[in-house]
Order: sequence, then structure tokens, then C-alpha cells
Amino acid sequence: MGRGKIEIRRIESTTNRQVTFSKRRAGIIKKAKELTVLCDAHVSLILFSSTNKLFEYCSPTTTTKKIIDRYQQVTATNLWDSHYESMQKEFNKLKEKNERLRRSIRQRNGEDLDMLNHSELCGLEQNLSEALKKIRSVLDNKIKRQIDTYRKKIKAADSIRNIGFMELQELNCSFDGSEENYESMLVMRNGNAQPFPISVQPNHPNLH
Amino acid sequence: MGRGKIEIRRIESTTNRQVTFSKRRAGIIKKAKELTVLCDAHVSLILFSSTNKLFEYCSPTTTTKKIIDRYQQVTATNLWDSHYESMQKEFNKLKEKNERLRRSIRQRNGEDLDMLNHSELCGLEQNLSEALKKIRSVLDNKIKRQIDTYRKKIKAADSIRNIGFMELQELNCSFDGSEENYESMLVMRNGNAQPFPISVQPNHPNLH
DNA sequence: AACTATTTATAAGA
DNA sequence: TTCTTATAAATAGTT
Repeated sequence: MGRGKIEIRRIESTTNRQVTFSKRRAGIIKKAKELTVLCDAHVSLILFSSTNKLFEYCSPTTTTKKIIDRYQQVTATNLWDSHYESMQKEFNKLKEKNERLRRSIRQRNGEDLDMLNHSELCGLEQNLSEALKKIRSVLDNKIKRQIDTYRKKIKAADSIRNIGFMELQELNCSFDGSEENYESMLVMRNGNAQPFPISVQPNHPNLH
Repeated sequence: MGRGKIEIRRIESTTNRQVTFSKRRAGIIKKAKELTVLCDAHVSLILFSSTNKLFEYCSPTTTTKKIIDRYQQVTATNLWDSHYESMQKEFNKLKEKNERLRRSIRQRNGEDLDMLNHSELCGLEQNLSEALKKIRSVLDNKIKRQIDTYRKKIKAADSIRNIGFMELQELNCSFDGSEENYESMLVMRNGNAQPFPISVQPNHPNLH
């Protein structure tokens, strides 16, 4: 139908192909609509162009989803049951793993120990004992590092104290060298500055 | 197109409607085929007649399932029901939980401690320490109970020994009462029977 | 996007 | 259902 007859074979010219697609797409969708109305049919038409554009028609009395569900029922082609099923399997596996992990944690917490036999219990004991050693060593190191930090701060403060003392001597102020008077003097010099930082981990907000 | 023009409205005559459906179905499927070939398109056409008969066309380069999957991807219309969707959410939640549990176990195993702050580390230390106490007490109790069992077995064996001794005396055998000879005598009496059960948990196959 | 010569689809009839 | 055929509709090539 048209000025000339065409062979039904892939149209080589890209533009021509796209124009034809556009025209015939309109045609077939019109036909689908007419079929729906004239014959009281349910139609789902899904088109992907060669440029991967999607076009669809669906009878207004229904939805694509419903048609596909019906199609599935009739053909017994389970389009997504396999997908769904495999997912359900994975889900259950994950649940099981989760339960095992929880139990493991409970056991590492000293609960639910009845189900363990003697050797398992011994293994757990050894395992926890080693873990505790590691944690304590990490904790030790942290504390050591903190003590070091404090020492350095003390040293720094001391040197400030000495400098302050020397400055005082130079200024001929009436300072007797006692701690209280020294601090009040520092406050006088620096405004509100604290002599030592109080916060242990100034950059960590979650410290209780 | 035809002998007369028709209005596009439901055909009231059932036979006529069915005839028209039949004719137009052939027509639209032909159009779908032509579109597929001419324009290199992917087409899925699903038809349900008013009598609920299913007809379909699908481009030979693909399958209805593939087209529907693609349709789903593009439209992001969740054709899978809400159950599936909620399941997917649950699945991801479970995965997350799982990861947290794993991390917790690693930490209770003395690994991945860097991400813990000081107080968390202290809490972990205390927690593990208490767990270890519990486990050790359970282990202690078990061992105590085993020792009790052994004691009872020894007592039982002793009474057997006494009975055996008395029997020996009655039989006027030449038994001097020493341990070695007593045991060899028992072996003689009972075949290969062991005086005490060696295995702690004879019913557990996984004992190392 | 519009036009139109032609092909194609199909309504009605057999 | 299938065939026929007059006619409506679709569309290929063109503008």
C-alpha cells in the first residue's frame, strides 16, 4: 500500500527505516485499538524500535500487568516464578546464616552453651581468651599512647610555665611561684585559655 | 476498508464479532511481522478474544519473556507484586544485619578493632571478660560432673573388685590382690571389657 | 509533517 | 470457516 510495492525485508536506509517504523507503529496501534473496541478484546502490544525506544498499547479495560499475568496463567510459562523462587531460596539461606551468626554471638557472650560439647566449649574458651588478649593489648596501646600524649602536654605546659616565670621575673611582677597564683596569672595573660586540654579525644564525638 | 465503512464500536452480533476478530487478528499479526522485519523491531503482541482465547505474536529474534523483562526495566513498572518488592527490601535489610553480625563476631574475635572508640573497646573487653567467666564456670561444672562420674565408676569397679575377690576366695584361686593381676583377671573374666569408659562423651561423633 | 498514487486490509456476501 | 470482491484504510515515495 503506497506509491510502490515494497518487499518485506529489512529497510537498509536508517532514516527510511525509522520513518517507516513511525508510520507503521501508528498503524498497528490504531489496529489494536480498533480490535479492542470492535471485538471486545484485550490487547497488549509492546514495541521496541531498532533504536531501543519503547512503545506500547494496552486495551483501556485492562493493564499490561494483568494481561501478562493472564498470559502467564494460560501458557503456564512461569515468567518470574523462577526468579522469585531463587530469590526466596537465597532469602532463606540468608536467614539461616543470620540465625547461626546470632547463636555464635550469644555463645561468645556466654549464653546458649548447652548445645556445645566439651571440645567445642574448650575451643570457644580458647578463642575468647585469645581475643581478650588482643583487645587488651590494643586497649593497652591506646592508653599508653594517651599517657604519652598527656606527658607531652605536661612538658609543653611546663615549658610555658617556665617561659611565663621568666617573663614575670623580667616584668618584676610580685609572683611568689605558688601554683594557684601562677594559674591565675596565666588566666590574666591568656584570657580564658585552659592550661591543659581536658578532653581526651577531642575529635571523637561519641565519647561517653 | 471493506464493502462498507463501519463505525469503530463494539460489534453486537456475536458471530460477526468473532468473524471480525478472526480476520483482524490475522491482519494485526501480519502487521506485527512486517514491522519486525522491515524496521528491525522487537514486538510482543498478546490478544485475548471476548471468548477468552489467547493469541500471541512475538518477534522471532526474541521471546515474550525477554520483551516483558525489558519492558519492566524500561518502565520501572514493578510487574512483580508488592510481595516481591517487600521481599527485596527485607532481603537487603537481612544482608545488612548479616554484615553487622559478622563484624561483631570479628570484633569479639579480636579483629577489626580500629573502628571502635575507647569506650566501645572497654565495653567489648568487659563483655568478653564476663562471657569468658561464664564459659569457664560451665566448663568447670562439666569437668566436676565428669570427675563425679569417674568416682562413681571407680566405686562401682571397686565393688566389682571386692565381689571378684570374694568370688576368687570362694573359688580358691591363687590371686594375690595386687592391681595388675586383678586387672588381668578381670580381662580373663569379661573378655575385652575396659574397667572404665575412656571416652567422655561416647554419643558425640565430633569429638576431637 | 503533508500529500497522494497505490497497495493492502477487510466488510459483506456467498 | 473460507473465498470473493468492492471498497475503505494504510502507507511508500515524494514534496
